[in-house]
Order: sequence, then structure tokens, then C-alpha cells
Amino acid sequence: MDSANRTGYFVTTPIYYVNDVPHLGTAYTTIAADVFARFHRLRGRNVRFLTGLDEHGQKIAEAAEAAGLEPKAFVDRMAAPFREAWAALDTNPDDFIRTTEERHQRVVQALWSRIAATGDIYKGLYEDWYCTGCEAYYTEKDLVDGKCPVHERPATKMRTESYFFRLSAYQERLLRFYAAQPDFVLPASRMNEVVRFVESGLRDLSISRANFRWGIPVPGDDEHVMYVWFDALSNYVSALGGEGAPDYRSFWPADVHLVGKDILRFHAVYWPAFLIAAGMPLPRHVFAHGWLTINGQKMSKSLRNVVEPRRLAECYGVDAVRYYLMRDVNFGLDGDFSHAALVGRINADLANDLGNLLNRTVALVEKLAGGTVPPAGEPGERERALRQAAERTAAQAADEFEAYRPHRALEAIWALCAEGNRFVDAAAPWALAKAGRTAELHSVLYAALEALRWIALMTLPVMPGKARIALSRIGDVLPAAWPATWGGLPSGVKVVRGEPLFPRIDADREKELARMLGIGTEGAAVGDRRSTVEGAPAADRPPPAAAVAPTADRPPPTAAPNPERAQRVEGTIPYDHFAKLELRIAKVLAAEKVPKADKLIRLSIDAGDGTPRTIVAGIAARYQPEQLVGKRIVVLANLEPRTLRGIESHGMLLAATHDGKPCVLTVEDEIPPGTRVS
RNA sequence: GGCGGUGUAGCUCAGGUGGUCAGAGCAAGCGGCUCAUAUCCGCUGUGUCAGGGGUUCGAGUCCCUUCACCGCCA
Repeated sequence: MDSANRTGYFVTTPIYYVNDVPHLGTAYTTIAADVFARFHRLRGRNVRFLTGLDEHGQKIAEAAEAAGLEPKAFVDRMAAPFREAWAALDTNPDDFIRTTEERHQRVVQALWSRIAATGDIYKGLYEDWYCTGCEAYYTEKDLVDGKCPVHERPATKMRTESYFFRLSAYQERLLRFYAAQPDFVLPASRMNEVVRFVESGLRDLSISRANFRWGIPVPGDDEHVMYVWFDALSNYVSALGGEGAPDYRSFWPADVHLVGKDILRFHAVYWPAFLIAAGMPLPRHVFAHGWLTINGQKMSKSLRNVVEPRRLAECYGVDAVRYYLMRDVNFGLDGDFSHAALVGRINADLANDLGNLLNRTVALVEKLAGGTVPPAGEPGERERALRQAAERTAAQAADEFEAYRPHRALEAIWALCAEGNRFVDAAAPWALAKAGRTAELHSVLYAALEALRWIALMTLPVMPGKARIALSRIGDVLPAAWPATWGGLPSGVKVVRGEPLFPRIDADREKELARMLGIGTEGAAVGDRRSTVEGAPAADRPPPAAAVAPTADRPPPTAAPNPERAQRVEGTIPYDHFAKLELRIAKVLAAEKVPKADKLIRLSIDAGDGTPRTIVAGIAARYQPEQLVGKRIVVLANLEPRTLRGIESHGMLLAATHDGKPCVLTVEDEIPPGTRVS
């Protein structure tokens, strides 16, 4: 880390796909970025922490239309939950960029023009596969043995115009860059993956589309809008005002782009190539963190195991949740979220170790030293040892934060908590008081308070709220800075006992919280009734990897795998839970029985996507396939895909089951496919 | 299929270049203290270090191999 070269520190999250909602995965990235931002601020650096939203693409235009809104009005509405969620998690970005903002578009167009001027953007032909039956395009990846997945007829290769970035010309330059900056991608294992990928050869990259309008126009060609990655990645520069702007000079190149491992390639290959083409400096690091599972399972709406970050914070306290995510997960590896582990961390680390140390120390000061911070006096052997431990810890924790190992930083800080507890035990201030050894008593209590001050300051990046409260209890004064000088705590200031900083969570409370969150302690929320919705039973597969193939849909450059979460609240649900269900009218184009399955019918439907989608529904008990063709049905369009009998189902239709036979909901009038149901 | 990774105490995991490396935290048991949120401190582990083979005076630590799981391969 060459932090000495510059005071600026620039950390980013990906811009999240606005058509999604904030979930535990994106919350994790955002919290981590906030932690690093706060850490470097404490270290005295000029920090810029950027997050934002990706608001372009065909999918959003369609969703807006389905919602009966102009795209801009639609994304404005969808953006609010993100801002609210990040605020609720106590994350404090310095900037929040949206790709629909003028400042972004201006810079991106300039960047495009600049690369185009070098000749590394050219207009070419983009090959798609067309199925006459579907009247739709597929990418090569969508095809099954070269045939349309719906009609199983051969698709024909069609060529459409697209602008390309000459990525193929950058292989050597990228490899040289990786060699010169081997810690560009962190963790190191990911760097190896990237190098091998680039070594295997690079193809030019299609970076525009002409089949939809909701995007940034290509300079000099109004027929085309920029395709996702050129638009989205550029946010890191556009938010600084573009090349030459004051913020750009202060903060570019970025110190770290935090990303989920699913979008590593775009940040570690495409983005550096764009920047090389534009003659701009390259980021210092791209850090790919892992994914979170829930109780060992992939996040899945169907499994009803998803967790809404805001509710989590409401139930457990935002600082506890932040601490847990940063402490329990090895940053860079996959991690698991579980209630039991969260409660374990809260009770063992936060309540018993830290909370109790604060509480007992302040109680001792009140009882034995008149309730004010005593004079430091002449430190004894024990106090000197505690001081050394604190100084060691501060150095080590700083190194760990610098190296993006927050879990190790916290581990080190908690070792100091244990040291503090041992110190109080060994020094036994109550015995000193009884013996009338006041000077020693004061020296001991002062050292204990000072250690607490250091601990609180070091945990400030992770638990800004509670750490600040802890500081105020022992009379420390802001502004805060990473601890450097032992003895900084002013004497004579009144201490405050207050309520326990982190109350223990006992068994009853744990059950109550689980109920509030709608998460069964023994998986009770899994696999319960779903009689009115047919088609996609409990799933355990992840959502489709973001952006694996440049299809007509805009892949979300989000950090984490999963989309939504469902809420099981007793009795009622708030409106916005309902609003997340994307129910649409769809027209059945084709239907056939799934071989070797009694109940399943495979449907090709027009759900207003522009291309047909395939869904599989368990409705053969009542229907023959041919009865269904032409019917207008209601589908849940934003359900994550699920493979049934080898067929990927993209959504589910609504049906009411009576006498064990599902009856499909249909619409009588000629409502256009894709119309939103609300 | 190609390349890479992981598999260590009940649980979660540490263990550069081979020789106190058989560990930490949690959980459990026992003891102590009593300032404290039934908290804190101390003590307690007969673990085939996934299985097999090999190199070596000596291997979780290197090599080969088998099994399981995972990642990347536009």
C-alpha cells in the first residue's frame, strides 16, 4: 500500500442494479467499503467512498413500462430503497452516483470518444441466433445443440451492428500490467484466475446495442446506446468529474474497487483495458470478496431463507450486525450467515468481552474513584504491559485493515479486550481500594480506561455507533483518530455507567428475534404452504450468474448473487413486500408435457420480455397442453430461475389448487402481454 | 474435460521456505475471583492433521495417487 504518496483514499462498491433491491450480499459489500473508508479517515486520510446505481438497460425500460412510468421516474422510485438501506446500516458514502445523471453521461461519452479516437472502438457485426418460431434472438449460449430452446428448431445466425472494443489487442498489455502489479487482484488466488483467463486469449467486446433506447447514446451515432459494462464501469471515473477534474486529481486512481467474485472479470480485465486505451492510470486493487450463504444454503427466495438487511439491523442492532459480518467472515472467502453464529458473536464478543469490560471498569471508577477519570499517576509493571499490548494491537490491527483483512483486525482487537479483562483481574482495584493504596488504584483504573479508549477507537470503523457511545462513557472527546499516544484520555472527566453497551441475548430473546425476522430457528420457514403458486418449488440453486452472457437483457453488475428476500411476518405484510412481486400478464405461445413427469407442463410464454420465456408448471393434473395455448395467464416474472427436470423455468404462473388440481388464473380481456398486475 | 483450490479437535478455523506445528476461538467440564451484562480469570482435548503410497534422520508442512467438496474456463 503506497498510502504515503497521497492523502486521498478512494474506495468503491459496484453500482447496484436498480431493478433489484438491497439484500444481504450488496449490504455486505457496502458495509465493508464503509469500514475501510472509516478506517482510513481515522488514519487521517482524505477519503472518498463511492457507491451508486446502474439504471440503464432494456430490462429497466420494460419494467418501467410495465409499471406505467417513464424510465426516469421508475428508477427514481427504485433508487430510494437503496439510499434508505445504506443509511439504516450506518454506511456513509461520500458520493452516490446514478448512471442516469448528466455528470455520468458526459464523462462516459468523453471516455468513449477518446478511446474511439485511438481506433480501438470500431463498428462491426454482432452475431445472434434468430428463431423464426419465437421471432426472437438468442445468444449462442442460450441454444441447445444449435437449436432454439423453445421450439428445438435450428436457429439462424443473424448479424446486427454493434460497436466493439478491441479487447483482443490488450492481452499483452494486461499481462504486463498484472506482472508489474501482482497484488492488483486480491485475494491472490483470484489474481491467478484472471491471469489464466487473459492468457487463454481475449475476444473483442461488444459495447453497444441498437435494439433498445434506454442507455447513453453513442457519440456520433444516435442509433446505438452503450452496453452495460462500458456505461457501468465508467462510474468510478465519472463520479470524480472525469479526467482533469479536481476530485479526479485527488482520488484517481482508485485504491480499491470492492466487488463480488461474480463480477471480478469485468473489473480486472475489461476495466483496466478501457483505462489503458484511454491512457488513464489503473486502480491499485480490485478486491473480490466471497458470497454469503444462509445457514449453509445459497440465498434463495424460494427457500424463504433470505434476510433483509434493514430488519436485521433493527432486530440485532446495526453495530452488532456490522461487527458480525466483518468478524465472522474471512474477507475474500465465502462466508455463512446464521442467527446462531450472530447471537454467539454478540454474546461472547460484544456483551461478555467488550461490553462487560466497559461496564465493570466504569463501575469501578464510580465506586472507587468518585466517578471521574483518575490521574494516570506512576504506571506500574502491569500498566506498562497493558500499554505495550495496546500499542502492539494498534499496529497490528492497522496492518490488517490496510491489507483488507478486517476479520484479523478485529481478532487482534479482541485479544486486547481479553488482555484488559486479565489486567483488571490481576490488578484487583477493589483490593487496592480496601488497602488504601489510592495512587496505585488510580493508576490501574486509568490504564484500564485508556485501554478501553484504544479499543473503542479501533472499533470505530466497524461499529461507529457503539464505539462512539463507549468513548462518551469514559469521557473521551472527539474528533476521533486512530490511537497513537498512550495517555490521551483526559483525567477529571465524569464517566457514565449507562445501560449495558451490548445486552446479552438469552434463549427467549433469541426466539423472539427469530420470530420477528420470520426465520425459523430450525428452518421452520422452509417449505411451507404455497398452494396458490405453482411452477417452481423450493429451489437451492443460485440465481443466474450476473452478466455471463451479453444477452439482450442487461446483466446486473451487482456484488452479490441474490436478489430478493421474502418476509414471513405473522398476519400482514407491508405494501412494499407486495410491490416486489413482479406479476405480469403473459400469453401462452406453446405448451407441451414434460416427459417422464406426471404433473409438469412446459410453457413458452410471451411475458412482454421481447423474447419468449420458458416456464415449467405443475398443472398437468387438470390441463392438456393444447388447452393452454393462447390463454392469457398471470406469472410471477421476477422469480429466480429454477431447473425442473432439466428445464430452466423463468418464473411461475399463478394457480389455485382445488381437489388437488391446480386451476390456472387467466384473464378474459385482450390485455397485452407484459402488463403489470397490481 | 482443462486449470486451480479446499479437506486439521463437537463447531468455526490458524498453521512462510519440512524438525516444541499438533494450535486459537466457541461449545463442554472443573476450579478461582466478586468490580461487572449468571459476566471475568485459570485449568482440562487418546484430534488416524480426508485415504493410500513415496522422498527424508525427520512431513498437516515436499512428491505421486484415490476420494469428497468448491472455484475459473467470455
